[in-house]
This record gives sequence, C-alpha cells and structure tokens, in this order.
Amino acid sequence: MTDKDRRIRKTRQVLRQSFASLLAEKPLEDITVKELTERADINRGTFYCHYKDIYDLKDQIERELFDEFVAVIDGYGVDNLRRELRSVMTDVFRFLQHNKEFGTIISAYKTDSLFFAWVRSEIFRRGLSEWQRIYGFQDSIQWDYYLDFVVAGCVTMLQSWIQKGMRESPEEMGALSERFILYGPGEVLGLG
Amino acid sequence: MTDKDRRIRKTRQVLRQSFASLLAEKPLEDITVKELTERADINRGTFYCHYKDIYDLKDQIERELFDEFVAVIDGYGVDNLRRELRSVMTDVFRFLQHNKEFGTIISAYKTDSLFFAWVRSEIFRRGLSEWQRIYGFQDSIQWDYYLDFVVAGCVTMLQSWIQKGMRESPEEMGALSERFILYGPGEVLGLG
DNA sequence: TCTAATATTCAACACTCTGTGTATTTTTGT
DNA sequence: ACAAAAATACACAGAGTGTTGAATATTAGA
Repeated sequence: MTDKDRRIRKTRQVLRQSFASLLAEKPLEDITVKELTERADINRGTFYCHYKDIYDLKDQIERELFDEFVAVIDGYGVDNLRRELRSVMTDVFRFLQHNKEFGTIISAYKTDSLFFAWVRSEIFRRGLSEWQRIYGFQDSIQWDYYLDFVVAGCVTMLQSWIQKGMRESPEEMGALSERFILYGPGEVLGLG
Repeated sequence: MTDKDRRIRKTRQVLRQSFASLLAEKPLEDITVKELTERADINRGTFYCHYKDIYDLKDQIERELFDEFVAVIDGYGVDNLRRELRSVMTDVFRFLQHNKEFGTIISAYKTDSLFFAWVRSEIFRRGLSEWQRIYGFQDSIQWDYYLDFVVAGCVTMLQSWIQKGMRESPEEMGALSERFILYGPGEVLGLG
C-alpha cells in the first residue's frame, strides 16, 4: 500500500477529482461512497482499501494540503515582527492562490475545515506566541479572546477572498490583514 | 398540527432534549432518526410527523432560537453609536447566558451554524450598514473584508465564551468586543 | 522477461437506516 | 361525551454500508 505503485496514485487521484466535483454540487454530508466511486469509475470495494469513509477521504486531503502549507510557511525567519506578519499573511494568500482546486474544497467546509483548524492552532498560535513573548503580555483572558478574534477574522478573510474569486492580489490582502490585526478594522476604515 | 396540543409540545420538547444530549456525545452527521427517537422514547414514525429529517430539526431549533434573539435585540434605539454597539454586544452575550442549553447546540456547529449565519447577515449587517451610512465610508472592497473580519471575530468570541463556561460577565464581554471592533485587538493589548 | 506481490475487480453477503404507508389506540380540545 | 387529531405498532421496499473471497490485472524488481 505504498504510493510508489502507479495504480494507487491513479486511484486516489481520480477519487479526489470526483470528490471535488461532487463537492461543487452538494454538501459533504450528502455525498455517498457509492456515487463517488460511480463517478470515479472505481469499484466501491476499492474505495475501502484506501479510505475508511468519506470523512476520512476529506481529512486526508486536508492533511496533505496542510503539510504543503506548512512547508511553504516554515521557511520564515524572524527579524522584524510587523514585516514578518505581513509576509506570512501574504504567503498564506499566495498559497491558496496556487491551490485553487483545493481552495474550493476548503471553503466548502467553512470554518469547520480541519485545514483551517490546523492553521489556527499551529501556524497562527506559533507566530502569536512569539508575539506574546516579545510584548510580555500577561492578561491571559484578554489574550485568549484576542487570539480567537484575530484568527477567526483572518480565516474568514481567506474564505471570503476565495469565494469572491481571488480578485485582490495576495500582497494587497496580506497588507490589509496586517492592518486589521495591528490597528484594528475601525482604524483602517477611519472609524476610530 | 398547531402547537396548542399538549402532545405536540411534549413530543417536540423531548425530541429536542434528546437531540441536545446526543449532540453532546457525537457530531451531527452521526445522529440518526432511529437512535434519536429511541432515546426520546418516541415512535420513529412520529418524528416524521414533525420534521423532515435530522437537519430539519436542527434548522427549526436554530430558527426559533434566532427569532427569540431578534426579539431581544430589536428593542434597541439608535442614539450614540458606540454606546449602542456595546449595549447590543452585551445583550448578545446576555441572551446566550439565558439560553445555555442551546448555547451548547450552537457552538457544536461552530460557525457553520444557521443561527450564526443569520446573526451575521441580519443583525450585524443591519447595525453596520447604519454605521457605514453615518461615516459615509465608500471603499466597498475594504468594507466587505471589514465586515467579514469583525463579524467572524465576534461570533468566535461568543463561541469561545460559551465553551470556556461563560466565566466573564456579559458586560465584560460586551466591552471587550466593542474595543476589539473599534480600536482593534492590537491596540487593546498595547501592541499597536 | 519472468515472477512474486499487490491493487483492483466482481459478486454476494448481512446489516442498518430511511421514508412511507396503514390500521389501531390514545389523548386532546371543545 | 364526542369528533378530531396525534401517537403508536408494524410492515415494506429501497438505498447505502462495510466486509468477504476468488478471480483478474498491473506493478516493481530481479
């Protein structure tokens, strides 16, 4: 069951393609193994050689996508905090731009996506913990809600950007999200 | 099928209770009509007299919860923008405090909840459109992302607050969310 | 090229849940 | 008390599931 075998790669690929096309038509909970394998022209029993069920397929896709994502982001060094923040955010938008086909999948799950949960807990918190250390912030209650507020806001920006067709450049979006995070939305819009 | 009949009220109530208890044990997609009616000690056929399927039950619960929510919020008049914002947010937290049993249900769906989607599109946008009118803000792109960022942040704060056991008072949370919205999280924490 | 491994196919299996229907019993509002 | 309505018990076909075992096809490596 190693992925060296061409048959395995081919089977998984066609299953993913069919899964993506089904997901464009109906919500995740309405997709059955039966119709997925029919569309993929794969024997139903074969599906169970690779995945436990539909949710397992979804999880594996998200997991691999996340690993690629981490590989992109991990190359970052820390020098200036603000510059790094904008660069990271820009790269996040860039990454999704280069993975449009999975972007559709991701945004279909909204914020219940495992992918976004991982981004939330690992990448963002990693960066923000550093941030917290530097600024020596202590009030853990406010800090918790700060994390929730900012991360949810950014994740939703990513999804909206995807759903609106990725009109703005990753640089624009990276800069905008940086300003939202640092100065707050109100300030950016001149409402403060 | 009016709700004047005591049997109807009783049946729906026990179905909702059982649904809530099942939702505490497993995700929504794993809950079947069969096990729900068994736990509720209701004939399975009876379920179909009231609801189309499990998702219909969920939607109706959220719909009714949302209607109560709107009734609470709708009493607000507009005088000072900032004061109203804090009051509204405080009342939102207060509302969830008085509906703990459904708070669990709501936060189980995360942000995919219909309830939160409605709060998002109706209540928040209503208030923020007024806000936009007053300040005469024109850049629609930034405005869109501003909406997404702030609303998602607030919704997530609500969920986190529920999941952490509603330790802080609604007044505290209302004030904190107001500051996040107006001045941005970074400013509040002294990071700006 | 040959072979051993293994991925896939195919048919079949028992099983669960669904949605619906019908006849019967119980409860309700008036 | 009576008619209407709701809940029940039961049956039914249909769909999907997860799993077998044997046959077939494809692969990697010698």
